[in-house]
Amino acid sequence: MKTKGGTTPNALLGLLSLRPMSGYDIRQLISKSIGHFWSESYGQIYPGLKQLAAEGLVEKKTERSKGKPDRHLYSITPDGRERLREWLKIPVSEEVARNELLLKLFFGAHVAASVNREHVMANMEFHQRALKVYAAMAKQLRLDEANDPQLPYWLMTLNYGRHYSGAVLKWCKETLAELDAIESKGKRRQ
Amino acid sequence: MKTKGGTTPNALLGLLSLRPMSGYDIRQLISKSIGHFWSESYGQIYPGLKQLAAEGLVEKKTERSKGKPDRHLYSITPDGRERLREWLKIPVSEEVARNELLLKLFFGAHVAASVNREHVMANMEFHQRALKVYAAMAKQLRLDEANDPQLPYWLMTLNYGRHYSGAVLKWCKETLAELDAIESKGKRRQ
DNA sequence: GGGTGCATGTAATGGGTTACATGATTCT
DNA sequence: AGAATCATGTAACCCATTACATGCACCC
Repeated sequence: MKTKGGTTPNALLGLLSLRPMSGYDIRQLISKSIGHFWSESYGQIYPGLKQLAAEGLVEKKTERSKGKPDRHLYSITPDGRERLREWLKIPVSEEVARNELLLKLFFGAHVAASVNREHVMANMEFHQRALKVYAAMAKQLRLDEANDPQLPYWLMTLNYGRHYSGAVLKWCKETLAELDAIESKGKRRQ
Repeated sequence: MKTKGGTTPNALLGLLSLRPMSGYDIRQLISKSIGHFWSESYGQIYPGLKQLAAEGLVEKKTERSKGKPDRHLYSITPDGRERLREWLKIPVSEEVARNELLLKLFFGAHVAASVNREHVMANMEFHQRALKVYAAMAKQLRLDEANDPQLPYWLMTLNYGRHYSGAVLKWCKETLAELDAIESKGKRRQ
């Protein structure tokens, strides 16, 4: 039973299950919805849509408009919905985490503590911003999509971000304190 | 000012800064040290070492032994150490998170709540195991490497795992409760 | 005039895993 | 007898980003 990878086409099907869209629309929507845990570039999206159309999982309609380039609107077919449901049932494949911050920190003793502190601070700021974004998104969603049956699921992904960024923030603070301690120890010895 | 990627060779340099090793050794060590936030396959390691040797950042010595294949021992050179330090100073490049669990959950309304619960439970078990591993590793490290000046840095990376997995666990529990609520709501309507 | 947004797509390139190929030793 | 471990390496393949190519409209 091979899963054959191919998460991208399934992600595209998922997004098109919300409403018909062009490749361009999809890119825009990603950054406003699943952008904090998923991304797709045009180099994946356009060929992906073509492939899905060839398999009959989406339907393409061309909208002509003066001035602007043609819009290629894709909508999901019943077969596409079925394929999406099948994929949703497959167990999540465990992904290998790759965290460059931790990699650098693991070898951090080779450089001054201040260097490591910079890295950690940058991370801290990133997650502080993220927390604000999640809060704003959750508020907006609850207003705009109050009646959508999918709302609870969307909020779950935001809640994940909240927990995750919160935990990293806490770790950052602990780590900064630890780095300070290392630095003052180093100074005392000089 | 281009960073030109290439995290793999730097990771290799970092590991070789601990002690001289063969490609095989490196793979083994990774799973016992940085395995929970970094991974390299042989297909990366062997060509990577070759490349580093060509640049004079590591030195290769061949150890012959009967029966077993030759061991190619690599040790880091002073140039290699300098290169490593340089890399450690470069700001961490923000990585695009890709979380398949969240992607599936985002579209979770298309399938039964029980399907999503399965995914979340699998994740929960993963992080429960992870927490135990981190605790064991921290204990072991404190015993074995009590005098190593790098110990605090190694513990920081473990502490990250502790915070991270702890947060995800908490989220899993909340999410499972939410999914149960969704399911019983669905049943009530039937 | 120049930047930004709309809109599509391809090609080059990079990064990484998996499968393959080889072969002896040691453990079960 | 067969599996696992030791040990090295290459080739094929997949996945993904970036750069390139095109071109109009609108705003400053």
